[in-house]
Amino acid sequence: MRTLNPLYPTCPIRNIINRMSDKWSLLILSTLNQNNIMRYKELNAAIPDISQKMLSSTLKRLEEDKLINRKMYAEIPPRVEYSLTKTGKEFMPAVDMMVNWALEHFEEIVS
Amino acid sequence: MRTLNPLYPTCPIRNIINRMSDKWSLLILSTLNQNNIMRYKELNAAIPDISQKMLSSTLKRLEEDKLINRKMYAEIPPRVEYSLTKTGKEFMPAVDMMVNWALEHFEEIVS
DNA sequence: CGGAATCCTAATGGATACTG
DNA sequence: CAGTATCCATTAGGATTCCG
Repeated sequence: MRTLNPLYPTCPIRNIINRMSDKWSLLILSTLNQNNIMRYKELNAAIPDISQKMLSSTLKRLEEDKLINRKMYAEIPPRVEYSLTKTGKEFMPAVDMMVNWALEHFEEIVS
Repeated sequence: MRTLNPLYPTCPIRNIINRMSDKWSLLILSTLNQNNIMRYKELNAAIPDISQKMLSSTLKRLEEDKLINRKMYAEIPPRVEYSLTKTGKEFMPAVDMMVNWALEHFEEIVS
């Protein structure tokens, strides 16, 4: 069964939520949104506590999901640039809304 | 260090994102948002594939985070009603935005 | 430089049985 | 009815090493 009711496991909404519910995806998307184009190393510097493994695998998944572009230049040493796709950019207002809500209510929630 | 820069681990935004990045929180909040007040059993029926353990523990955490109210009646058999707090309700527009984006882009992403 | 491969640990979450 | 408690399997993710 495929339904639009998020209460059922096969729902697209749940599918999407599952993809975003990891430790790094939202953070990487936000970082790219602030900087437009970033190299692998710049992303790693901007998110200092992510491991290389998680940065690589999360970027790969976001690329497969068409939220980010990966552009590789045939140079030595290699250069790779990441940026948001159109779809990725369209997702950011929702992320920003979550972030703003988090800023407003943080004290209340953690206290 | 506590900063508002989400790129650092101590940031409130990351703290909040981590709390929402589990399997069931957003789904439970959405369900409560659609129904206003629900008993434990109704929630379980509405989300058929959640285990009792996860329903209980997620509800508990959401209550601790002041996103939902838990009202218990001293009856036998017991009755417990859950609903969104004011803070919880204010979070829902952001969730709805994510959901709408997911509906628009689902085919593109999973294909 | 931008990864991939491997190994390992910690955390998540499911199944089942039990309880006030 | 509304949960706990326990045990277990799976997965997420970190550290390290190596590669084109």
